[in-house]
Amino acid sequence: MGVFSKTCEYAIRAVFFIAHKTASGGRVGIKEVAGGIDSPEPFLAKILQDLSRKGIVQSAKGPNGGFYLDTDALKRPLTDIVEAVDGNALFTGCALGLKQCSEVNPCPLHNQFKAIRTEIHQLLATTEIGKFNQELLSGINSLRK
Amino acid sequence: MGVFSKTCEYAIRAVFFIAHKTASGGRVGIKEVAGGIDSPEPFLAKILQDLSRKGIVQSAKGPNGGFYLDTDALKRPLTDIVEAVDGNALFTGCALGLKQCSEVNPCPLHNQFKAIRTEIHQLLATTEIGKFNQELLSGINSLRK
DNA sequence: ATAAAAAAGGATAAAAAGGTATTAATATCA
DNA sequence: TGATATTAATACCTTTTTATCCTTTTTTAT
Repeated sequence: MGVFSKTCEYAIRAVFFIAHKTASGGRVGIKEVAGGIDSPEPFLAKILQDLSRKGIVQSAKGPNGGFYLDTDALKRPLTDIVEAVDGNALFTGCALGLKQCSEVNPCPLHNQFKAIRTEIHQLLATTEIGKFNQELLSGINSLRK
Repeated sequence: MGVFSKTCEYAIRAVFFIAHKTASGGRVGIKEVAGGIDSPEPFLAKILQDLSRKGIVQSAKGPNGGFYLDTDALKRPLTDIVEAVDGNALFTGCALGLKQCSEVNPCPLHNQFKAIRTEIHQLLATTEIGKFNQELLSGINSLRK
C-alpha cells in the first residue's frame, strides 16, 4: 500500500500525461493516455470521467475529441486531484484511524504525524499540475514504468 | 485511505495497548485488547496471531494466558510492526506506483517524495514500541476513539 | 478432568480494481 | 442536409483484495 490509492496514482499520472501532451493545444484520446501511462484503458476511462465531471480535466467528444486541460486547470495544485479521488484522509486523518484524535485527545503518534501530514499537504498544494511539462517533454521523467 | 492499512492501524494500537498493560508483568487477553482499542475481536485475533508468529508480540495459551511483550519486544521500533503488516511499500515504493521509478528513471514526484518517505521511515524507525507506556497509563493518549 | 485461553482454518461481506457492451455527442464528408 | 466514423459517457459485470466473522482445535494451568 503506497501513499495514494491505485486509482489516484493513475489519476495523477494521467493528468500529467494530458497536461504535457496538450500543452500546445490539441487533445489526446483515452487510448493514447492509457498507453502513455501504462494503465488499463477502461478503468482509466472511468477515472477520467470522474475528473472531467469535477472540472480537473476537460474533454470533448467526437472526431478530434479527447482530453485536455485549459489554462486554469494547468495551474491547479495536485491537492485538487488527490482530494477529488482519495478525499482528504491523508491530510486530516489520524495515522491510527481514530475518529476523534485531535490536539486535546491525541493518539500516541498524533504530534509526530502532524508534521508529516502538513509536509505532504504543503508539497501537493504548492505544486501545479503543469509544473512537469518541460521535463516530461524532454523525457527526463517517466510516467509508465 | 490513511497512511496505513486498517489492519496496520489495529496492529499498532493493539501493540501499544498490550505494551502498557503488561509493562509490570502479566498478560492481557484478546477480549480486553479488542475492548481497549475498539476493534472487532475476531479480526484482531488474526492480526495478533500473525504478529505473534513473527515475534512482534508474545503469547501464552491456557488459563492466565494472553498476550504480552518481552523486554526485547518493547524496544523494537514501530517499523517492525508496519513492515510485518503492510510491507515496505510506504518506505520504498514510488508515489505514483511505478515499478522502476528510481534516481536514474524518476517519476515527476520522485525527488519530492523521497524526503517524505525518509521522514516517515525515520520517525517509525526511531520510535520504540514501549515509548508511550507512561502517557497511556496516565491517560494522556487515546487508543480507542 | 476441566476450563480458559490462543491458534487455526474457513466462510462471508464489502470495497477496490479491472473489463465489456452500449449509448450519446460531434466533426466531417458526401 | 444526412450518413458515417470517431470519440467520450454510461451502465453493468467480474475479479481481486481487504476487512470481518464464526467454528473448531490445541495448549496449559488448575
